[in-house]
Amino acid sequence: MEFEEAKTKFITTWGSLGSLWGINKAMAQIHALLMISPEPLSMEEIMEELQISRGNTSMNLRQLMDWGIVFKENKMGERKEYFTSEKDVQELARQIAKERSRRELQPTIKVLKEVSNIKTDGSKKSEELIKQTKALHELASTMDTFMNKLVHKEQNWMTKTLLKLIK
Amino acid sequence: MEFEEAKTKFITTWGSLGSLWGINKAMAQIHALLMISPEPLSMEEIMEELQISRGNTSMNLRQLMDWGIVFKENKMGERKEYFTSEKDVQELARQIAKERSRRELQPTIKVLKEVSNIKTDGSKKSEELIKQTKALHELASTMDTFMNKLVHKEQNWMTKTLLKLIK
DNA sequence: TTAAACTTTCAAAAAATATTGAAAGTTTAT
DNA sequence: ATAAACTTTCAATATTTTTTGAAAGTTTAA
Repeated sequence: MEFEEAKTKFITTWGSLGSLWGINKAMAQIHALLMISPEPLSMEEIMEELQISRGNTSMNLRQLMDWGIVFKENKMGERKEYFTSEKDVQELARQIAKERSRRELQPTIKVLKEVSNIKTDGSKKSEELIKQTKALHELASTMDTFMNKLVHKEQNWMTKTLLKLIK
Repeated sequence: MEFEEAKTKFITTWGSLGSLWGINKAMAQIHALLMISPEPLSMEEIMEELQISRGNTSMNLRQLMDWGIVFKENKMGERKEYFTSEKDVQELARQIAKERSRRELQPTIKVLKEVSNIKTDGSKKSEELIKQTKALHELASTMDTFMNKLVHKEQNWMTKTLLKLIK
């Protein structure tokens, strides 16, 4: 496999992986492209490379910036805006963990807490609802705490810890 | 909040959470319903409760069984099939970790390995592609190993370990 | 202030995904 | 063998999500 094929394969794979965890294909592909680009890219270059429209590029770049994994960069003396991604994969993982906790886990935990706190009417059904949502609440909270620890630890903590665990 | 409201809220929330990580709404709602149902439910009952068609119910139940988190159950002397979910949340988490590893992580790892093994043509671009995909490969492998450990450990290991870690 | 160079927005179109429902399939009882 | 009771399949339809592209917006330079 030579460079162009490998590049395409990486971008394509990353793109479809993305759609599996809730970010769309274009967004994941833009991220993949920036991830392996040694230099910042302009909107024009991204559109060209991925064959997507200007509007699409603009909106998805914005979302990637909201996720905190892509940044604007200005080249001296140039009007055009350039974009780079977070290149450190540890930092990338940390940022994703942080955002997913905020967007998905925390709202779910809130609902589980509310639901599990209803008072039982004594029926088997309501007992089961309470029991199961309590258990899910506990599980989700544990995971959230874990992810938040990830976010705040120093460089490399994750790999070290995970490797230690699996021994 | 009383029982019916709580139940609806739980099913709805679980449904939209599901769609955020790649399983569809109906599938997640069926799972939620079974999760809090003290008794196994028939297809008829599921259709009725969630207001979805027979075909939809049938297909999604099958998928849930493929994920290993819903089971068929036969009541003595009854022709109809009944369904229950895995009720133990630890086991649920374990099963989901296992399936996600198999379906998403492992194929991605395979591609990352291939791509990161191309030989450089000396250009900055190909150096960067190799460097970044190697780093992602390492990260993804670490996570996969971690998830696989989860899957094979005894009851409760996850919570204990995570709690220990975050101290 | 004007205009060129660029980016963003958003309604419409396209594409992808989920859902329906009726026909086909299966199993069990008689 | 037949029919009743059930489940599965799948082409058609509906819904949701993504993408487009042109108009509106913004910034900079002269």
